[in-house]
Parts: sequence; structure tokens; C-alpha cells
Amino acid sequence: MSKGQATKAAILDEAVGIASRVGFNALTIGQLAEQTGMSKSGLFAHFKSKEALQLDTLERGRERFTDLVIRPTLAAPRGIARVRTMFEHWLVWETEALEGGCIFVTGSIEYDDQPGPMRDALVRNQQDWSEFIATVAGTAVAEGDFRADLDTAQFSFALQGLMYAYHHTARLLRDPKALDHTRASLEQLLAASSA
Amino acid sequence: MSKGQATKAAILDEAVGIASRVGFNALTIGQLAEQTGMSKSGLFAHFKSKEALQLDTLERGRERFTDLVIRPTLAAPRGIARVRTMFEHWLVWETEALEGGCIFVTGSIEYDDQPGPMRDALVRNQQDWSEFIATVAGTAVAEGDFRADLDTAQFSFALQGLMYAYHHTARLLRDPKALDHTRASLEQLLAASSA
DNA sequence: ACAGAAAAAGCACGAGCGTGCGAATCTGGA
DNA sequence: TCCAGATTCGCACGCTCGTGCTTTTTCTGT
Repeated sequence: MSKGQATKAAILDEAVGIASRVGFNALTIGQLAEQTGMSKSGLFAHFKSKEALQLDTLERGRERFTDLVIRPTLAAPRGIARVRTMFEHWLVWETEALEGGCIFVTGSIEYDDQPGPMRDALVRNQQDWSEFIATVAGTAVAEGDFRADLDTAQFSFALQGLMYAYHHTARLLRDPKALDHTRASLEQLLAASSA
Repeated sequence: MSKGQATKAAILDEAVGIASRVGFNALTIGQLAEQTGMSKSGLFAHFKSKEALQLDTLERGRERFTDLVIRPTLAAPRGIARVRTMFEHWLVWETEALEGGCIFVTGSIEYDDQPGPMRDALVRNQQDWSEFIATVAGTAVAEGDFRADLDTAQFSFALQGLMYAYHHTARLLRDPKALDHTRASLEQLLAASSA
């Protein structure tokens, strides 16, 4: 890896953290330069525009999510065990991976009304993730753990709602009971989906 | 109502719409002045600081929410009918009340990591709303519609998750099936809670 | 070790931000 | 009708933003 690529990677790692805390718009080139000990123009040269920086930052987040959640999920045994593995790693992602909360949630709120490449990228991520959840639920159907007539898209929707509730309750309210509520809702959802 | 109060009210109505679309930080005094046909300084004089403007905007949103959701809910007959009324009005709020989506969701994401009066106000709103949902669920328990051993806080948590899922799916993905999924999850939740 | 390329810095710009202040205008009660 | 107070405006400030340039420093392959 060349020096330039290494620097860029380091910048993006910092950027993901900042975007997580304050969002993609408040992620400022000056602040990012200061935090990484670079000059504004030196940093800027790596991206050529703020929008490119934002897109690269989002992409870096997606890579991290893949490593922390998707890969371990696919490594788990098919069926309900894989569903539970997915949930647990997702929970870790929401809780520990980023100091400022999930950047996909942050990004969704920031760009849901603003057309452009950022919105498009977020939509793609979201669709992929929704389908991934449905697919994992599908393996649980195939293995006979879940009901054969389960609507996996509906399952995906419900599971995401649960995690959103966790995100908001844990982050804004700092409610220590958030985790218990989330797990309780998961069990209820799993019970309603089981064969 | 004096001229000043009328102007301030008109400003805040506009401000709620803008905050809904772009958030509280990107809600800019210059832009707000332009949109209301005032001068920056003339508008600014009503608030004396940007933070006060943000707080007043949030408060205006709270009033609207009270009118559109809380009052109609309390006017409905106690029990599961009231729960359903709350849900339907809440859905209208999420769908039609603001062009840019619920400002409490937007605000939560923006301020969950930033201490200060805005965060405090958002936390208060959120806690009040959570408790309100639990209370309404409690009347359904009292009326015998819901199980006597229902955990109303858990119910509140689950219902909020559902609405968050609706918010994200409808706003970012513009998924026309979002509404169906939300109603289906509601029925599942009601069934699991019923006596 | 050195030349050419890549990376980083320095500096400047125009624009928009929040905010202050004095002047102009408007409003409403006596 | 008039005037005190409320309301709005014009203008300016210091700051930070994203983004071009030119120059300097650092890498890298031979």
C-alpha cells in the first residue's frame, strides 16, 4: 500500500468516527484535518470534493459493517442460530463499533429528503441490508426452524424496527433497560416466527 | 396577540418545516429570513440566539404533536380503541404533518451525542411520549382488552420501534409496502398483548 | 543516490454563518 | 393626533466553510 493510500485510509477511519458523532454534513474538512494532524489542503487533495469525502466515508463504514456483522453471520450455522448470530453482532455494532451511533441511521435521517449520490448510496445499503436479513430468515425457514409461511420481508421490517428502537432508546435516553427490552422483543418476534 | 407574537409564530411555523427537512443545525437564520420575507436581523431580534430559535422551534413542534396526536387519543374511548386511535393519528403525523419527516426523530439523531438544552428538551419529550404510550396501553389492560400481566413499558418500546421502522422505510426507501408492514406488525403486537 | 512522481503544505478567494448596534418604521393606547 | 415603545431594517464584524493555485517536502523505482 502506497503512502497516499495509507493516509487516505487513516483519514477515512477518523472520518467515520466524526460522521457517527455529528453527521456527514457537519463532518468538516478543517476539523478532520486538525484531528488527523494534516493541513486542510493536503487532506482535501485526497478527495477533490466534500461529496467524495462523504461518499468514501460511507463506504468505509460499509466495509466495517461487513467485517463486523455480515461475515460472522454467514459463518454461523444455517437456521435460527444464524438469525441469533446476526442479531448479536448487529447489537455489538450498534453499541460499541462507533462512538456516535450507527452512521447508516444518521445518514438516512440527513439525506432522506436530499437527492444525490449520498442518498442513492444510502438507499442501496439499506436495501441490501433488508434483503440480507430476509435471506437469513429464509434459511431458518428452509431449516424448519421458522414457519414455512413466514413473510421474511415482514420479519426483516420488524427486526429493523426493534433495532431502531434500541438505537434511539440507548443513545438519546441512555436508558439501561433498552437492552432488556430489545432482547425481550426479539424473543417475542422469534416465537411468533417459529414453526 | 401582538404583532410581534404573530410574526414570531409565523416564523416558527416555517422553522418547523425547515428543521423537518434539513435538521436543526442546518436550519439557518439567513435561509429562514429569506423564506419568511424578513431581514436577518429583524428575525434574529425575536430569538436573540440560534439556540433559542432551535428550542422554540422544537417547542412549536411539540404543540403541533399534542394537537394532532395526543388530544385525539385522549378523546377516544378507553381501552384498545384508544390504542388504535393513537396509532392511527401517530401514523398521520409521521406521514403528512411535516414534509421532511418527524422532527423528534431528526432531533434525536442530531443531538444524542451533544449535551445542552436541545438534548435535554428532546429527552424530556421522548420520555413523556414513552410514558404516554405506556399509560394508554395501561387503560387497555384496565379495560380487560390487554393481558393483565402485560409489560406496558415493553409494549411502548415495541410500538416505537415499529414506527421508527415505518419512518425509515417510508422516507429513505419510499417503499410503498412500508404502510402494510407497519399495520401487519401492529396487529401482531396487539394480538400478542391481548387478553 | 538521484530524478521524477506523489503527497502535503501554504496561502488566498468568495460565500455564508451567527451576532451586535444604531437608525428607521410601525403600532397602539392616551 | 401624538408619542413612547415595539418591531424591523441596514450594515458591519469576525469566523469558518469548500475549493483553487503554487510551492515545498517526501516517496519510490532505478
